[in-house]
Amino acid sequence: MEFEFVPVDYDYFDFEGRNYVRLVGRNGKGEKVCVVDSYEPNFYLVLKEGADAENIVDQIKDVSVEKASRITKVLRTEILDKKFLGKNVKAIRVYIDNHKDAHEIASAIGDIEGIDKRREYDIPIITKYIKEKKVEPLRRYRVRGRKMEDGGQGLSIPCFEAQEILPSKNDEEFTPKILAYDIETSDRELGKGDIFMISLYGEGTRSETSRGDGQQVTGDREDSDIFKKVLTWKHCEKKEDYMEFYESEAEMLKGFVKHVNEYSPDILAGYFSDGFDLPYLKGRADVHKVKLSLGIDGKKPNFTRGRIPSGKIAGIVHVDLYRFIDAVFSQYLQSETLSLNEVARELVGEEKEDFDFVKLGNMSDSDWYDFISYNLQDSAVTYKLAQKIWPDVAEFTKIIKEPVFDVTRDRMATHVENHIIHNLDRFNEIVDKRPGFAETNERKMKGKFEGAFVFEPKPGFYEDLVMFDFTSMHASIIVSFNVSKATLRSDCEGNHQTPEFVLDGEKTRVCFSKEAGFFSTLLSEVVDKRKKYKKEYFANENPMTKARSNAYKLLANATFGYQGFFGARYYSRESAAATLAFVRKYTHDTMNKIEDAGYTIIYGDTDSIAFLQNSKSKDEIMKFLGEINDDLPGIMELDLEDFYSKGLFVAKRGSTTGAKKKYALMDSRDKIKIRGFETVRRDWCKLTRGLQSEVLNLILTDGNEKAALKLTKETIKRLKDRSVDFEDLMIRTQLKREISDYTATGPHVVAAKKMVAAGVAVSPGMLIEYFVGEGSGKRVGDRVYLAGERVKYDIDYYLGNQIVPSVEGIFNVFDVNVKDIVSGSKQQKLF
DNA sequence: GGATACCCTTTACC
DNA sequence: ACGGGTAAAGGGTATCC
Repeated sequence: MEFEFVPVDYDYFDFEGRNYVRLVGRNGKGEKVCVVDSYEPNFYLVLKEGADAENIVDQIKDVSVEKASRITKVLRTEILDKKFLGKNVKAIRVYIDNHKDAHEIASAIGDIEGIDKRREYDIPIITKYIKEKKVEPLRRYRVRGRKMEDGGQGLSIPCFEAQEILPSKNDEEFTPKILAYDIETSDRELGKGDIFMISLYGEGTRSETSRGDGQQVTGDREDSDIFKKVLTWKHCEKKEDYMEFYESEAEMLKGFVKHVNEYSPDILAGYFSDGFDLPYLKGRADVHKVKLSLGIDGKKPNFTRGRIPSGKIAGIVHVDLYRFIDAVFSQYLQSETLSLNEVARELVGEEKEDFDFVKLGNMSDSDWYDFISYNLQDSAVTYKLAQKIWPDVAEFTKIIKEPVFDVTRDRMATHVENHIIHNLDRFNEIVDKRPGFAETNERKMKGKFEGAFVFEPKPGFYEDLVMFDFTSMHASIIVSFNVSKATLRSDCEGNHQTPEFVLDGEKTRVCFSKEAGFFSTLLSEVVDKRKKYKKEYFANENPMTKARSNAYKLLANATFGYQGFFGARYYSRESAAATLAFVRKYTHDTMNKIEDAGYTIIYGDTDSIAFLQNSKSKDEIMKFLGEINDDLPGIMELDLEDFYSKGLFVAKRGSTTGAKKKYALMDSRDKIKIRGFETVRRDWCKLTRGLQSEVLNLILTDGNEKAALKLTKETIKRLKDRSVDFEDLMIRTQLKREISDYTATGPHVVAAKKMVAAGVAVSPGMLIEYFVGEGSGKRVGDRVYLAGERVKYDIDYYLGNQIVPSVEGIFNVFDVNVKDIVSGSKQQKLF
């Protein structure tokens, strides 16, 4: 039979020693089905020039490897004309029984005369399958297949053995069925507590979940269309329809499995769920000997090992939204932490009600009611967050062409690499290998190379500034000069030459071929698509167009870093260093042009230049920009960032030299942009940040320091009067490693130790909160106190180490000495 | 014994 | 293991005179 099919999840299994790929997705009717496809495992032997391919084939045709209960042999070979790192090569494609043994077969073949390299045995089987058979996630296909007995392998959904899978003409956007979940426990630490309750939240229990126009279905739903549950073995008097009460934790776990199975989502979404919810559920199920059979194969979740374990469920994509936000999204968020509450507030504008966990020790009946509704809210917010970022996940999945499960967990370097791998067939290019342990270490040992240039500003208060910046500067350089491992040339004749730069203490220049390689071609496509979709987004603003534009931007911006990343297949230290040499050259050249035209440069960082408008009109500035652009090579482009009516630049503390990466600007719409100041640093207390932010606002708005000075005096008075709230004095610093791993014990480490002593679970990644109180200790660390400790706050500390330093530099620009004001002496009037 | 140079650490900028 | 380099700054301690 033939049917429409959208692959969502990928898995593989062995049958009679051969590999099969199992795709789980939705058919045209919106039913969850499984498609089993065959796969022929293979890898390449790249031959040396002039090697006798036939002879090598003869030598390897009988190679086999025996493992456990399996024998893998060389089944057949193909002699092909391929490319490797851009060079034409003869290659032998070796087909074998089982991909798991590809590495060993490659090793068994060994260094036969004429073989230069062995490649592609180290690519995961699902990646190889998608790359070779072009059955890509979230795209629509027509599948011709035979229904398998018993769902193939005892699966709970219909299964089809694929005879043919072809792209469908239908390009309708796929809308997944999402179920969000969240648990509440008696102890954060796994193995210490039990699970009080499990909440579930989803929308659209209808079987057909996609709408013809490809838009998200949100809002105006009937409440009956919302699926919401809290399963618990605790009790409360007041009951709601969504509450389900169980006799025991074990029964509740069974209920959870039943609901998930019945709902049959494409995506099970949680927040921190790889590290908390799912392992906790599995742990408690093991204790109670309840089978957590969430998978379509009736099996319990499986945890893939890695830096962070990833919870995998057969046939359901378990998505930990935190992982995706952390890896891909966070750099564009304002949130200071990635807590569900804060991220949800920023992305979906939803504030969830807080529950006071201190109560847990002594819960009243109505407390339990509150706790249960709190738990439901967490799932509801998680669901809304999942809906919000689904367009981004989907776009990334379609661009990178890896399964949703991986796309939501991989970091940017892996995305860049997978994007390359899935597009190399177009260049007839064999994929290079991942560096081994020794090579990775060697790369890590190498020192840094010179980076970008930052202009030292002269402290002052300026009016009418212009800022130019290069659009995707690093990417545009890589594209314009073909900067990559495969296009690096020792001979500079007829090739692009870099400016001179220092690498490992030696002055050098490197060159890149003028003929574009796959790396720069792919990146130029990414940059082009970024431009195209950015336009499309501005013309038609919706989550899809925004996600598409954003995904290409992220990919373009991460590509430079990829070339300098030690784990990259296409690592090239020379390329990364050369890109930066070009960055410095074009920034300097452009600065010179701006100065030569009579302008005064105020500041610049990496790819931006700010200068005084000099009473020139905006039109004249734009014409000047056009002239600069006429001279820029390749796809390099200088853009107008904005015009600013005012700008404040300060000196470094205790110095008169201008501070880099610290400034405040006000644009033509009176919108203020603050960079680097304590205002935007989360490790300064609220009182300081609030005051400094107000001071900057008043100065930029009023054009003088008078009102700001008044506010500062008032704040100092409040502090001295002890009328400042402790909450405004809390200092928050992230604990980045285990307490025992610190060589220097700063205040936040002292605070973390205090927390441990008080029985609070402390782990790397946590934000440690403390305030500085009175005491005899000389070190700040001796006067660190946790919230709630009955100690007076240290006025001198907050004055001398927080308030004064944060505004001192700002007032210095106006020749006002804040220290004199604090000590009570008369303000020096220098004018 | 006080100033300060230096290292460790966190966070921000691009 | 899962882009890069540049920079400000505080706190703690070793070191200098």
